[in-house]
Amino acid sequence: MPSTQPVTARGRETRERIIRAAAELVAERGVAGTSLDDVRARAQASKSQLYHYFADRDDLMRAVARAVTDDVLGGQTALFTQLDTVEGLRAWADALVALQHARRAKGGCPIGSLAGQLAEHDNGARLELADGLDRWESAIREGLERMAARGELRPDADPRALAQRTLTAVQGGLLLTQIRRDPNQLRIALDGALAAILAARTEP
Amino acid sequence: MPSTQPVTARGRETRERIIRAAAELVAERGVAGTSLDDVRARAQASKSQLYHYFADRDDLMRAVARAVTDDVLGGQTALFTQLDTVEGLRAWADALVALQHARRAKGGCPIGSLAGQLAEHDNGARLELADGLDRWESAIREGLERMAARGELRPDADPRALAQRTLTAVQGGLLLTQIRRDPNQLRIALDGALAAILAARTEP
DNA sequence: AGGTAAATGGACCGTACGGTCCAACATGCG
DNA sequence: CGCATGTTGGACCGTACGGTCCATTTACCT
Repeated sequence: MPSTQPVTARGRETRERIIRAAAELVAERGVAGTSLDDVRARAQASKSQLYHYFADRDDLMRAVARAVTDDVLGGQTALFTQLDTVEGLRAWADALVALQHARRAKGGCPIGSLAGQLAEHDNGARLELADGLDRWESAIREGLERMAARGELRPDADPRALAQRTLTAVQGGLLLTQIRRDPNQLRIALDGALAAILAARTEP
Repeated sequence: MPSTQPVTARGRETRERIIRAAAELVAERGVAGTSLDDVRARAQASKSQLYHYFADRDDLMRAVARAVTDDVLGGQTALFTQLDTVEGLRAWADALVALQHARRAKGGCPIGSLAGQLAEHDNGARLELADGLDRWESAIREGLERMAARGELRPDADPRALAQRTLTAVQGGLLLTQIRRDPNQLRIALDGALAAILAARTEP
């Protein structure tokens, strides 16, 4: 039995509630530490509702992966529009670091964290996360391309590579932040990525 | 009942066999996908042997984390000694990328992968992994410091930050490699890190 | 050789978990 | 209004799993 898409408004709310509850629990305890009964309880739903809207546990986790990527990306949309200026890039980086301070360096990147837990086990989830990273990288790349279009980047600068490296700095920096419980790790990593972008600007 | 250290050679072999089996299974199926019965079967051991040498499942996973970090670091010791030359750095980076090709971009970094699965669940495991990252970063930093001692780095260059950023490039690059199933992601990330080091050299 | 401690085999236990099933209830549509 | 379909409650099931226990065998030491 594949998962069913809700038809009524009530159904949509239920499905939504389940995903949200599952995402919260996964963030708190990890994929392995989250049982369907935990989800059921927090979502105030019944077992049949879970299996009405999701084929099985993996299907639910795939939906969680999608919701989490949407959340992570959604939380940055305002900052994404400013990624075509040095100040905008700085503001974006500062916000990421501030968030890690607020979270006391716990949890790392929700996307990266899920990657380690799902990528090798469920290919669908892997693709979902890959899509999230693509959107993230695209946002950075497009900012840099706008800078380039205004002639602020040297002709030999490669916005694609710069964006990819910035994203690896984010992910690597968050991993070190998480393991070392030190938000400064992300700060240092992002400083390096921004320095590379600064170095690619045209001489004034 | 805490874990017992083996006294006889036979005991040490058994403990070793259990850890190796567990590490293999964790690499193949992840922490959550590895049951103690799986470990028992592959290690050709009995249940009582598991609980003779390890307090519980978490204790075993902590030992796995240690073994895995030792493996990852051990596989690079030869390359670590050459990290004080540009060619040595290149060779090291090439080896990491080649390994990802061999693994068909699966699994990511064993340390980073375990981080996502263990860090938030078991603090002891987190510290074990943090220690592994520290040793890794130290190896890079010491290479750079040898370069600096020979006067090949500009006085304002910061070997600590350069090493940390290189490690984040490795980890971030491996994460993207894993999720996108594309070893080139690591290559691009490492190229960026090495470029930063090249830029910190003294002018010839 | 004999005694002590380590090491081992494996039966056993409780339960938490993913998943199934069906009857009851809501809801939209003609 | 009434039927069809979507939605919900929750009892139920099988088992896989982490963990316990004890009797037996093996190894080390004097």
